[in-house]
Amino acid sequence: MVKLQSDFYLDEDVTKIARLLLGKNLMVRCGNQVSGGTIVETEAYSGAVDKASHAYKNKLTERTRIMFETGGRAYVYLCYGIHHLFNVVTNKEGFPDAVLIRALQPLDPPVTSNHSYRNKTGEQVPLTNGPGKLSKALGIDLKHNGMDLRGENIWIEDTGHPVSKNNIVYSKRIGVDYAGDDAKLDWRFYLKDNQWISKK
DNA sequence: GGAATGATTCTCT
DNA sequence: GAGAATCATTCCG
Repeated sequence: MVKLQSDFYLDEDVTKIARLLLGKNLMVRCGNQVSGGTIVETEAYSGAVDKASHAYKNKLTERTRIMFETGGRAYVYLCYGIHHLFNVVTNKEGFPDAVLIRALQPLDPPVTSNHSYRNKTGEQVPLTNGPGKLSKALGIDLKHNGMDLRGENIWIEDTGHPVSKNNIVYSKRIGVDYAGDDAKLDWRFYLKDNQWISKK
């Protein structure tokens, strides 16, 4: 496995990176334990032109500052006072783009037992099929905000198995209906027929 | 300092 | 399908 290098994150087309992240592995170290999964669902947010983005119109605040930095870092924030949402910062310094990771597929064999479990009927129940849930499963919280994705605590690695274009589904983003016309953009990407995506 | 709010999820109907 | 939980961040005064 090879960690993704900085060139990957610097592309100016955030939707392209959102598509390329599908099939890659997101890994998090918690103490001596490493957990993670394969990315199967993402959403793109482009600050300068996207009403749904926290950095819309290049709005620079204490929180969004991390999005303006050079691609390749983690942007984590608390939503609804309950859920931590994990994003990958992309593009060059000064361009506030990010990709929200919405769902992971547990590794096989699983590296930890936190990502899914089998209920009494033997059915596999995922704990990583949603942006809030996967952060909880991996132990991601505000302390990861701003971390370099090539470090030892959190990183993304190439599995060597690129996803073919035919297996990527495009759709409207979720939970951003307030963003007017930008809510209609097909900036959500997920793997076709994958059972681990968040919904719909 | 204080009020408003959301890139969600769970529970109950 | 509707409503609650719950708090860091933002905006206003």
